Amino acid sequence: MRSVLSQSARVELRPLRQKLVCLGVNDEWALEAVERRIRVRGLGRRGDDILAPGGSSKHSTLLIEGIACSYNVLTNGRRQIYAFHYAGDLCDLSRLVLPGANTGIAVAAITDCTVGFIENRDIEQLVAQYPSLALALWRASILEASMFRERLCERDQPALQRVAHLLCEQLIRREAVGITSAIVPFSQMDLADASGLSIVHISRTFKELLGLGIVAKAGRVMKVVDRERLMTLAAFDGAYLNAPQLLPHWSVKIEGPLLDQGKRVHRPKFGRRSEMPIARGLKDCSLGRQAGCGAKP
Amino acid sequence: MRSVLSQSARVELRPLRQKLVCLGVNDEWALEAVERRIRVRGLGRRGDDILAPGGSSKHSTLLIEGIACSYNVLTNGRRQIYAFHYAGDLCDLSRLVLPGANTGIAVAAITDCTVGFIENRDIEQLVAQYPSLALALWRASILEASMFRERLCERDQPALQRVAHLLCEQLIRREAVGITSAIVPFSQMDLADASGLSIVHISRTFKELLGLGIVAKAGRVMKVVDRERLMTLAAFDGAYLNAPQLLPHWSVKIEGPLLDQGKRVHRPKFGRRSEMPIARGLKDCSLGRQAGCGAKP
DNA sequence: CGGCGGCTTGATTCGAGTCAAGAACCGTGG
DNA sequence: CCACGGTTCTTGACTCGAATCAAGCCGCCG
Repeated sequence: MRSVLSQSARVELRPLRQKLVCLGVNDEWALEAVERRIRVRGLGRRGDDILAPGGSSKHSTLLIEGIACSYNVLTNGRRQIYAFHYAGDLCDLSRLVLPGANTGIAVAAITDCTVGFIENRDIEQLVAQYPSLALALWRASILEASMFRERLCERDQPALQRVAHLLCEQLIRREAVGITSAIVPFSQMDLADASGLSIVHISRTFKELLGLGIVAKAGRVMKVVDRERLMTLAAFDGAYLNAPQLLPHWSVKIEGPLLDQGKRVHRPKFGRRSEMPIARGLKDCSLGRQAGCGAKP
Repeated sequence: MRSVLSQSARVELRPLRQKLVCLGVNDEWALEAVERRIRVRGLGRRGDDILAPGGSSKHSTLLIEGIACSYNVLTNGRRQIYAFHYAGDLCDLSRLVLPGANTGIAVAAITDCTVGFIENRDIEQLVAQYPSLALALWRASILEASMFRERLCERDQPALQRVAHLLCEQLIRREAVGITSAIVPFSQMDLADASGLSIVHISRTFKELLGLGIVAKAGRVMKVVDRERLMTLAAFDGAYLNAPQLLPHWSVKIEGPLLDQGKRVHRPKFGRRSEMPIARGLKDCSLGRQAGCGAKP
C-alpha cells in the first residue's frame, strides 16, 4: 500500500494517520485510501518557502516530516507567523475549501522537512467517499480557528506569559503526533515572528525563562527543561486543542451524540466599568420558550 | 413553507439564505430544508447573553436578526470580543462540530436581536443529506478563521488603523447580508472590547476619526460617513471575507473553474526563494458535490 | 580565519494603559 | 415635560511595557 511512496525511500505516514484518527476518522479504509493518494514532493531546508504565496494550485500541501509555519509579511516589513504546522498537517487546506478568501498563503520550513502533496481532485473524491474524512478535515479547520482565537485572547498577557503559552501549545501539539523530545527547534527569531514581539524583547524574555530554569539553550534552538512550571507560568489550559491527552474521551464524543459536559461559570459584564461583573444569572436557553411547532405539511 | 415560524410574527430568513448561497449552496431544496428546521427562541436585548458560556446543548444557535458577539472574559477582567455575528450566522457552529475544543463560548447581543435555533440532530441530518450544505458550513468555519487570522496580522498597526479596519470588516459583512445603513450600532465600549484597546484610548482614537470626517456620532452608536476614506485609511483588502461585492465572480468560482491571480512578491527572511512548482489556473474543487458529513444513523 | 546569522545589552522613545474626575447622554418614571 | 440615576464618553496627568536604535559578541560553517 505504500508502493507509491517507495520511490522516495520510506516515508513516515504515522503522524497523518494519528492526526486523522484524533479528528474522528475511525475507518481503516479511509485512512489507507488517503495514504495511497499521497505523493512526495521533496525536501525543504530550514528557511525555505515550502509554499510560495499568491499562487493557487491543483494540489494541497502535506507536511510529512518536520515543522513549518504559515506567515504573512506585514506592512512594517516583519513577518508574522500565524500558524505552525507539524507532520501530518495539510498546510493549505483552507485554500482548497474556500479559494477566494485564502490567496496569499505562504508557508516556510522551520526545520528541514519533507513535503508531500495530494491532488485536489483526489481529496475531493476522498471526502465524497468517506464522510468521516470530510468531517475530520472540517474539524482541522476549526482547530486552527481555535488556535487563532486563543492567540487573540492573549492580548492582555505580558510577554513572558505569551511566550510561555506559545511553547505550551507547541508541546501539546508535538505530543499529539508523537514527538516527545524536549527540544523545541525554534530560534528566537521564530518566536519573535510568532508572538509579535521584537527580537530584542524576545531575547530579554527568553533570558527570564532561562533564569527561571524553565528552558535551556541547545545551540540555535531551545529546550524545555521544566514542562510543569512552563504550563503553570502560562496558565495553560489546552482544552482548545482537543488533544487526546487532555480530553481522553474525545474518541467517544466524535461520532456519538454530540454532547459535551463542559461547565464553567463566569459572568458577563455589561455596562459596568472594569469592576467585577454582575451576575446576570442568565442560563442557556432562557431567552424564551421553545417554539415548538409541527413539521412541514 | 414558513408556517413553522408564523407563530412569532414574520421572521426574516433572507439573511441566512443569502449567506448560504454565498457559501455555495445552490440547491433550493437544501435551503428550504434548512429553513424548515429553524425554530425561534425569542428576543434578546442589547447586552443580554444569548448563549451563556460553559453549557452545552442539543441545539445550535442561529442569529435571526440583530448583531451579536462572541466573547471571552480575560484574566484582567475585561472582555475580549473575538467575533461579531450577523443575521444568518450560526453562533456556535464550532461547538457542534468539535465540542471538546469549544466549551466556554459566550455570545452576547450587541443590539436587540431575535434568536433562533436548530436541533443538532436536524443539522446532522441536513448536512448528511445535502453535501453542499456541509461544505457551506465548513466554509463558514474557514471564514471565521480568516477573520481571526486577519486580526492577528494587524498587531503592528496603530490603533487608528486597527479600529478603521474593524469598521471596514463590519461594513462588508453587513452588506453581505443586505444591511446598508450607514449606522454601525456599536458603542465605543464594543469597539474597545473588540479591538483590545482601552476605552480611554478608543475615545481618543474615535475623536480622530471624527476629526477626519470619516465617522460621526449617532447617539450612543456611530455612523460611517466616508466609507471610501475609511477603507483607504485601513488599507482594507477584504479578500479574506470572500464577499460577493469584493469578489464579484465568487458564485462562479465556488463551483466552477477558478482562476485567481494573487501575485504578490515578497522576500523570505533568509534562505533562497522557493523553487517549488506553483501551478495556477486551478479548477476548483467541486468539493461541494458530495462532501457528506457523518450523521447519526 | 573570516564572515554572517543570531543573540545580547544598554539607552532612549513612544504608544497605549491606568487613574481620576467630570460632562454628556439616555431612557424611565413621576 | 422634566427630573433622576445609571451609563457612556471625554480629558488630563502619569506610568509602563515593549519597540527602536546602536553597538558589540558569540559561534557555527565554509
